[in-house]
Amino acid sequence: MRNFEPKRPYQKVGLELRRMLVDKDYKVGDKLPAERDIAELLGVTRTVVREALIMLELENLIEVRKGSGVFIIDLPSSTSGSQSLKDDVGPFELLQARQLLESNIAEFAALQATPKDISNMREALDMEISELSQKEGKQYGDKEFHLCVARATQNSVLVDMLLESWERRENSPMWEQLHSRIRSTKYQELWLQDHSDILLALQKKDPVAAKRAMWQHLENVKFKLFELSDIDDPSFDGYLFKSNPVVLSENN
Amino acid sequence: MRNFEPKRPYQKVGLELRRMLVDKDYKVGDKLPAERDIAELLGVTRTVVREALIMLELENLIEVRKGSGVFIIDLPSSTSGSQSLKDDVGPFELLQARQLLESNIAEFAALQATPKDISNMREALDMEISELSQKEGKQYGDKEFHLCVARATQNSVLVDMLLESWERRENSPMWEQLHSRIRSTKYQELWLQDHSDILLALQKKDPVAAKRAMWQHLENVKFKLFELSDIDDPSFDGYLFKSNPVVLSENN
DNA sequence: GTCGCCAAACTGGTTGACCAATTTGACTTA
DNA sequence: TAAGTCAAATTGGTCAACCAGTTTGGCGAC
Repeated sequence: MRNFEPKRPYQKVGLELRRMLVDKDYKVGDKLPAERDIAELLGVTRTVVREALIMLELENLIEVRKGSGVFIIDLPSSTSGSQSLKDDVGPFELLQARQLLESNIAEFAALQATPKDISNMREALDMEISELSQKEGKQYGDKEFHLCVARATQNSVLVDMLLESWERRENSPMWEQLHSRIRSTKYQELWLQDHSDILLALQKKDPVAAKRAMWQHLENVKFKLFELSDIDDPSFDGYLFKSNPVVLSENN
Repeated sequence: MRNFEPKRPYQKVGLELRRMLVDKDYKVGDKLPAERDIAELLGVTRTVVREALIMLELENLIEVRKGSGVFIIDLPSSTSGSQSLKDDVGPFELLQARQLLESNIAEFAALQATPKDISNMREALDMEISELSQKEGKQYGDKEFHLCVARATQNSVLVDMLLESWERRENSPMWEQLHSRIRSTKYQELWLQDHSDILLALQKKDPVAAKRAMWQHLENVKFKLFELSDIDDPSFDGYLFKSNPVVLSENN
């Protein structure tokens, strides 16, 4: 499920413990070694083990009973709830879907947005601006802005659909590889302008302009990504690029 | 999300913190108070706060940076990534989202559909027809038809989005309650006609007609469901019904 | 021999002091 | 005035000792 790089120590230990559950042939109902013993076994302190156990507990793998011990209530492989990673999909296929969904979300949002929604978007934009200067660290403003637009439809299903597409993007090695070349501030500024246009249209409650602005924004993203692509790569899916701009741009 | 009884202390604190994120009007990017301050504020020890923060971190709500502080990267209301089962949502909110998504899928599909896609749709339609006679048993034709349309876009992300919305429908008690009154053959025939119209438009590769037909189909579903609704039920979400038909029907 | 009791051992939970990374701000210097 | 420096303050991370339930096992009463 989470493909994160284990950054904090408890995450590394948690992953190791999860692996241990299957490797060591544990069964449901078995008792794990005491926290102190696990700590000694893995050569870490007990605190870290406790935190890692919380991680497993939140995945419903174990149950912790004070005074008794830690018991297994489920096994990692069988728990389908946690492991739901979709297959990787080409960046352009993903962008195509987003273009279809988000441009219409923007159109709808133009009619539904409350003043509070608008101010939320403005805050997201401000976050993007402040992120322009700090070249290091993750960028949250972009995602937040798109989410704000979706939330402005007042429809939680649409928000979830957008979230799901974003999750795919964050879990996509292909996308990461492609987007790593685009960290340049220049593009971020371009997209900031796009976002600003979208916000303006939403503010004016102009659905046609909002739809077009969102469409154009994702069109620009596609184009920049396309420019940076290695077309000779056999796994490149840019052929999808040609097929889609026609149908939805008729409101232009 | 998890409806567990908070048993261990960190779970109580975690829930309290999550509630605090929305109540105190925190925004994405904001910094939470220091662990020590939260501990004093809630009258618990710092250890418990740290464990509760791990809980929020595993929900992708916060990011913990050593030496800097704890930062919000997402808000509780929207984070649906981790838990598998979504909250129930009103039938009309769901239909609204489907209307936005599927009408545009139909439009796009009109340009992308292959002959094989068209014949798949025809088979789904045949399945619906044969299901008309057998009043018992589950109906698969309806879902299959909508899926065929989505597949005709040749975009797997769009198919997955549709699948997700369908999954919500199948897991929704509210929808089940409402739809149970509609099993009558009469409505199934009406929708069969709708589907037939959609197929015709796709066959003619007429995106505008396809979009309108799909829109109208879901409009009809909404209307029938609305007719059968108990408007006096306080949990009824039909108010959403009024707000949406305007924006996307301009292609009519 | 069986049952009941209770203390010791074992388990997770808590605490406060300390460590390490980061930020802050006053001071120096050009 | 501006930029650089560095020490102190702030923040999350670690640790070992201690607290509080639970289990275990031996001892004695019957």
